[in-house]
Amino acid sequence: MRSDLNTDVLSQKLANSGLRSTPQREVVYNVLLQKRDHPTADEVYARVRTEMPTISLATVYNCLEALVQCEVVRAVNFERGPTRYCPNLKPHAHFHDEKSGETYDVDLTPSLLDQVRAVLPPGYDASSVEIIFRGAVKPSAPAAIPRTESAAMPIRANVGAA
Amino acid sequence: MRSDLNTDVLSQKLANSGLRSTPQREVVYNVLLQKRDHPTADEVYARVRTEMPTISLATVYNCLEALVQCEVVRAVNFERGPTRYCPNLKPHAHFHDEKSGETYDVDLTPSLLDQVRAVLPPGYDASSVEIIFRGAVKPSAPAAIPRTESAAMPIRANVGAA
DNA sequence: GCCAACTTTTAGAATAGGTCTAATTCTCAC
DNA sequence: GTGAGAATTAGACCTATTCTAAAAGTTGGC
Repeated sequence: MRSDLNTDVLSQKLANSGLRSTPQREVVYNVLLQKRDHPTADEVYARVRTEMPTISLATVYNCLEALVQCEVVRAVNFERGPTRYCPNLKPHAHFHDEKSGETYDVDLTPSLLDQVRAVLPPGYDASSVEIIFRGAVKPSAPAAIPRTESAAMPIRANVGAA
Repeated sequence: MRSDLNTDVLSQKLANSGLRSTPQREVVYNVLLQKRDHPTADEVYARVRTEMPTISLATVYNCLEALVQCEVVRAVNFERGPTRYCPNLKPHAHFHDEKSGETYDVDLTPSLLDQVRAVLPPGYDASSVEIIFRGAVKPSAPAAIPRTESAAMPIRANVGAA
């Protein structure tokens, strides 16, 4: 667990956006890194309280917004329902399993993103591309996409894409 | 205006899903066809009331759900906020202009959809692919994508994709 | 080290966008 | 025309936020 390293990178990223690093923001971020299952704000709140029982729900919303603003976390909205949060900054799509309701990340190559962007007519300039699959995962080979990574990953710079 | 033709196709589609055609459902559907700007349920409600002042908001929600269920309309959720409705059944992506807040349809070819699907690992079977662009439209050439079509279009069968 | 200005956290009230309920109305098959 | 099921309606209710105002923490200038 090198959460202090992540904490340093986090405070740097926050500072870049004119925001301060606070214990609450660090705990919220670490909770997102520890179980990368696209939790809702309520779920984050529940997990954070095991470490910091006095935090308020409003603060969890504030922290999540700060993390989105400084671009270490992405907010995702599949269908109607609560917003979900994702600390994976690599270009990736989301696969939504309609049976289990779970969501998996699917890595995307820059070349695919270029191909997708190529469908835009001239004059349309996309700063981001979001791709959502919906469907079913066959009982075989579901291990191809790990959805829980307890090891913290280095924060990457390639934020804007995907 | 050949809305009676659309009405026939609509009642057929509804029947296929075990639903009845009703005046309310027809008016809601025609409102979606008349201004294809991805309105919210509230906006649909406001438009429908000019033609049918006694309709209730709950009925508008019911009708929209029926139309989604029988696959003549798609429900779309960009970010958090109200669900928007889209009667365009051709495979298409959405381009969300971050300045104006408006959303434009972008046609997709089957081959691009195949390329996108190809990023999925074996065992992941997507029944639908949704693509959302966010960005800006340059003041030049915005006419490439019409966003309002008053002429009713024939309903197509290619529902599942995109 | 101390203070004014600013940022952040917090609890609780308020809001937006739906969803549910129960009563009425409608429609179709007989 | 009658009974069963489907659809509509008004209004209550619910969920996921967002807002508000007060308290607590942090920071640069002295």
